[in-house]
Amino acid sequence: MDQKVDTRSRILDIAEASVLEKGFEATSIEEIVAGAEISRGGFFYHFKDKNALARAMLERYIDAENALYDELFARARELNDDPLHCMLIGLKLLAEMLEDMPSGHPGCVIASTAYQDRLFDEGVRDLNRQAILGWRKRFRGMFEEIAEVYGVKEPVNLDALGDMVSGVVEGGLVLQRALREHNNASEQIMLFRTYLKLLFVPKQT
Amino acid sequence: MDQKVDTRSRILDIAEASVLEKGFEATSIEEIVAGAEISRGGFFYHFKDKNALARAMLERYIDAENALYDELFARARELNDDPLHCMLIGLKLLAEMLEDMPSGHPGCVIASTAYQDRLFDEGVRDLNRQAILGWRKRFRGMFEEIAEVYGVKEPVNLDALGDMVSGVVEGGLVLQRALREHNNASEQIMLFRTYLKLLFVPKQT
DNA sequence: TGTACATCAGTGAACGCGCGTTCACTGATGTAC
DNA sequence: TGTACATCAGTGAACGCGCGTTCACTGATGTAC
Repeated sequence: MDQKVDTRSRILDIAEASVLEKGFEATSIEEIVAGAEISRGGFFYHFKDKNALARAMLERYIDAENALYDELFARARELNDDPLHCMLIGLKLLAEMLEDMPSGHPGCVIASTAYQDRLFDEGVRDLNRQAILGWRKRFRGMFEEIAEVYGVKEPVNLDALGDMVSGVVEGGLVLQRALREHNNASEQIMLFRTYLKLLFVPKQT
Repeated sequence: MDQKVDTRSRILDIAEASVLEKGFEATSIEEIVAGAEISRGGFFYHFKDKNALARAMLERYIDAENALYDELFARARELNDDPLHCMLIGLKLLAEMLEDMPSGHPGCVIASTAYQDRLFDEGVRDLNRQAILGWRKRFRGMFEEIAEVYGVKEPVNLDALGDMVSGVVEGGLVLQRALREHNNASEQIMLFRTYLKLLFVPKQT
């Protein structure tokens, strides 16, 4: 049982790293089993085919990302009860986490999948969609809380603003990969944070 | 001569569309030549190997994107001489252009390449890097002009702000692809525009 | 405590298919004299 | 105006290699009686 979990997540680790560097099609089962030190047959014991690998990889990534956001913003809420400050602290924690990764964040499995989606079945594509919709809902909810306490200096669509959190992260990771730099994503998050500080102003009652 | 140019760009058109949907590795020469109605040998008359196709595709994409930005912001400058308003108009034109694409912008070749960069040689990767650095320089220059005339409400790094234009576009396109919606990129650009309106304020002398 | 059987987590050889690439050839157009 | 040769823009058959997948088998561990 312990070995099973171990092998399975070793496969997923290796696959994820390779997919982010070369794409899904170019990630061969041969190289995965070589890295995980199992035989070809061993791979197919854990995943019925390559598409099942893609789905498992995405599911794991989305779960991890959601758990991270949960944790980050729960800590932020502990530090400050005001919804705007909670948001700002959470974003700062996210930026710091990205910056502290020794060789930079390797990129987002969702973006990679989105740019190769014809390779996958409808289920995988929907997983991707639901993940982004989930983040929209999460951040939209937080912005609604903020808007109850603060005024808005310019009218904005809160769904779009919620998407902007994901968009800024995704965009930052693309820049980071293309530029071969390490801190673009955290820098972009910090700029977005400044945006929020300018956008939301104390309500005058 | 005319036929040559025609076949070559037909190949590039088909390759680009396929790369954005499936990635570079999954784009086969077989399907390209079927689409372009030539034989396998005909492909290799135009490109010495598949890497040469990748490079030509990227070069063409970057040139087109630069030409588009040139044109958009030249028109914006015609409409308003003030550097901030020129920026705001240019971004609006960009957002409108993205929105007017009948089936949505298909995505960015640079992002796709960035997420598969181990497939390419150093030259291709550098092309990608230089393109983004070029946009950083372009937009940073525009923001410097703005900062000469306007004050800045919160301190920001102008390089990072320049990158944010590319980042917001890239991020918006990832959202758009993952969500299978059409207007996320233009929406994100409009939000960024609001950011700039809040950030730059008339200087009090 | 011993025996029989089932399940788990693989091994490793074999398969056929599709891929990128090469190459000898071709017919149309362009150029030199 | 006619002839010889060169270049352009391909054709289409052939190549070998690596890919995803299947399958018969195996040895270790778990469960029932």
